[in-house]
Amino acid sequence: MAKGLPKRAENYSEWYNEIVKRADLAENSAVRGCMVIKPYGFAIWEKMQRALDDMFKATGHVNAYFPLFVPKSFLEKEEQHAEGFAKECAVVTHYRLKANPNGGLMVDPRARLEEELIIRPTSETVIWNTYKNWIQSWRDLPLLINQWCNVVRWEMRTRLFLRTTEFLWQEGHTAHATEQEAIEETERMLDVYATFAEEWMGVPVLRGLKSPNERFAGAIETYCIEALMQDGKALQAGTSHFLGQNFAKSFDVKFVNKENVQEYAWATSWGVSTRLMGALIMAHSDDQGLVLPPKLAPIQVVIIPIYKTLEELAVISERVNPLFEELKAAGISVKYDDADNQRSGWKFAEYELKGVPIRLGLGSRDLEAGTIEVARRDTLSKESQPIAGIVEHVKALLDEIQANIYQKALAFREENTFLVDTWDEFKAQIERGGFVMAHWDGTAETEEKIKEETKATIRCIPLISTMEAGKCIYSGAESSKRVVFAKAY
RNA sequence: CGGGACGUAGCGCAGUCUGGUAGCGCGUUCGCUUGGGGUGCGAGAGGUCGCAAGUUCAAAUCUUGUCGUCCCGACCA
Repeated sequence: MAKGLPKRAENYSEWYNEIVKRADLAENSAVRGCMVIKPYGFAIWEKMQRALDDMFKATGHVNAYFPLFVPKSFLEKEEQHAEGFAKECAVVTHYRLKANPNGGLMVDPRARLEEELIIRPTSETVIWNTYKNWIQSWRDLPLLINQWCNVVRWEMRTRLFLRTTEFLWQEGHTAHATEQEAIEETERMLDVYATFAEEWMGVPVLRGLKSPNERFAGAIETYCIEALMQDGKALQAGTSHFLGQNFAKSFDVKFVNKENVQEYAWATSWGVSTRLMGALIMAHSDDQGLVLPPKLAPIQVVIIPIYKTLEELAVISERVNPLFEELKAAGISVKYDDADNQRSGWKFAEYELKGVPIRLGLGSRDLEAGTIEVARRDTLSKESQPIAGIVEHVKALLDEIQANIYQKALAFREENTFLVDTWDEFKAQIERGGFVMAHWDGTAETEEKIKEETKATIRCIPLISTMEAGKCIYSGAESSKRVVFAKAY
């Protein structure tokens, strides 16, 4: 039992913060709005990175790296983009400090930059300024590049992993010869994200389009994946943008096509961030702490000896060591915690808090009986298993846990998705939480009003949905399909 | 930038209204105990009560100022 962990149902955000802290994932830094990702949390992020990166490579992308600083003049070039990001930029205005007469340091007023540098909130502008030199001919296309980096957005209110001033992410930026090809790329990468969320994180997601209001600044169309958290709020887990020729025009990126005609390149960009860590935590965890899907767990199996004396421990270790090697050889990430500084009960609670999918307990009783205790984190159940064949059992169990976590989250989402047709019902359901599928007249005004009155936003216009005539929940105007409303993080 | 709270031991807090010996829980140290779910008992260490000024015989407590932190809203992946 985790001591002193707040109950999920009682205070969701406190519960979330405590899990992040107690599972040793991250903490607030003394630096405003920034986060320190601790080694255990970072190990999870690294696993995510690796899996995503493999998926990017498999779809033909390569990695590169572009500068942290964006000259203000770059940011200005695409008007919508500039307007969207202007309010949340960190700006470098000077390049030198000097000794302050009253002690300490001060900004040297003589070292003012001629042109201010923005710390990238996203890299479309720097990258398209570079692409200008890289793209001349149709032979240079498509250009399929990704970068892993940090970005800064000066948010008013921050929350560990979900919204921090600086965050880690990947941003893919591609250039194509045709509109069709760029749209295909946008959709392909949304698919990669959805597959990753569902198959690796065990988080079911809705694939959809953003309404114009929620669109990325500078995009023609924003595709997104939306996940439902256990408190009934939605989380945007990833976005893929079709940028049309907006950036190519702003940065004058033209190529000569096969017909020997100059054309602007077509663009996409797509990204996921450390916010996925937040999604992972919120989607599965319970009152005992973090629950990790086996595919992303830094430790998949922990072995805990149960003993009285050190002599007894030595005997147990003798049995555990070959088992440990066997598990490792089977490609399982395993830890044997034989440290004598904590009691076994304490260790049980500790690894539960950290979300380790499987715990194996081995004591003298087991040695005699030839058994081992197998406890699974997702169901909190435990059973005694014959130690012979335990490696195969563990392998199968890891797969089962991975599947079960996903199924559980999927069932939760289904139970919390509602079709609603009247305004009163809508308001009441939004208050209770969940995805609310309702008709919308397609106007920004209505969307705004709904947001003002209920705090709900259109999370997405689902890609897969049946056409269905209906009346807008708010204005009563005609609508041809339902969209997904929810309160969001 | 608007609204609201809070600064007391490493951490979490009570005490403040009604001024009078500085408290509790967790952690930590030591001893014994226990060992298949954060063992139990005992003993110890640890604080100029955010800072400054004022009122008073006496201030954690009242007054004024100041610094800092957190929460709610506007902004957002």
